[in-house]
Amino acid sequence: MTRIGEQGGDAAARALARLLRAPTPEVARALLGWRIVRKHERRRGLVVGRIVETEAYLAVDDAASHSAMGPTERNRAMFLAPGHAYVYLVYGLHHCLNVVTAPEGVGEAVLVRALEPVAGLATMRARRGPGVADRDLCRGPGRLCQAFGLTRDHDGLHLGRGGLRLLPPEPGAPIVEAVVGPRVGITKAADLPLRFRAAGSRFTT
DNA sequence: AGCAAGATTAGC
DNA sequence: CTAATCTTGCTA
Repeated sequence: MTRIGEQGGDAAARALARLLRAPTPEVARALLGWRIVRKHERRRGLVVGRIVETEAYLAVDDAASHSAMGPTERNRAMFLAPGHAYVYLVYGLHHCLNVVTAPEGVGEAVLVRALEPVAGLATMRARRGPGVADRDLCRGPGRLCQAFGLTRDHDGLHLGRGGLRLLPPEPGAPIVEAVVGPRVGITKAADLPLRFRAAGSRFTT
């Protein structure tokens, strides 16, 4: 049986490092089809989702980016090396997961906005509450964090190692075509085309 | 020290 | 369309 951490891990971490050398908007687009995997302690099984929607947040000329005012207590993880997770609380209620994309100290990241549930649906349903349709389990940045049990405890973790990982698309998986558009939920720099959705997916927002 | 705004969501 | 909910960071 294949373990997440052992043999597959090296290749996946290398693929992630390679991906993260590209400019952030390109990373945001290329991340479509990658998988978020959370391994739980008590072997309750994996929770897995395919990324179907992302947004890029840049370090220059992007007033909507949390890094726009430089490092602060909240956004410090955004300035870590590429591959780290930046998780923060919005509206005092919901968490959002980002992948740090720029070299240490720069401050760019990709917000994961929606996932297609792949495995661990029962765990997701338990976390999301009764009566939530499968389509809505991870459809939205706050929802996917709830489904995966992500909180600020995960802020600053590296996604190439440990219990929360970013894995490449499965070999042979179809190429995901991206639909590009403006980012949502922001008021500043709202016109930049930095939102990427998997074409045809019904799991996007 | 006080306050406005926020990369959202659920419910009416 | 609006409330919920609370932390951050700016202004005084």
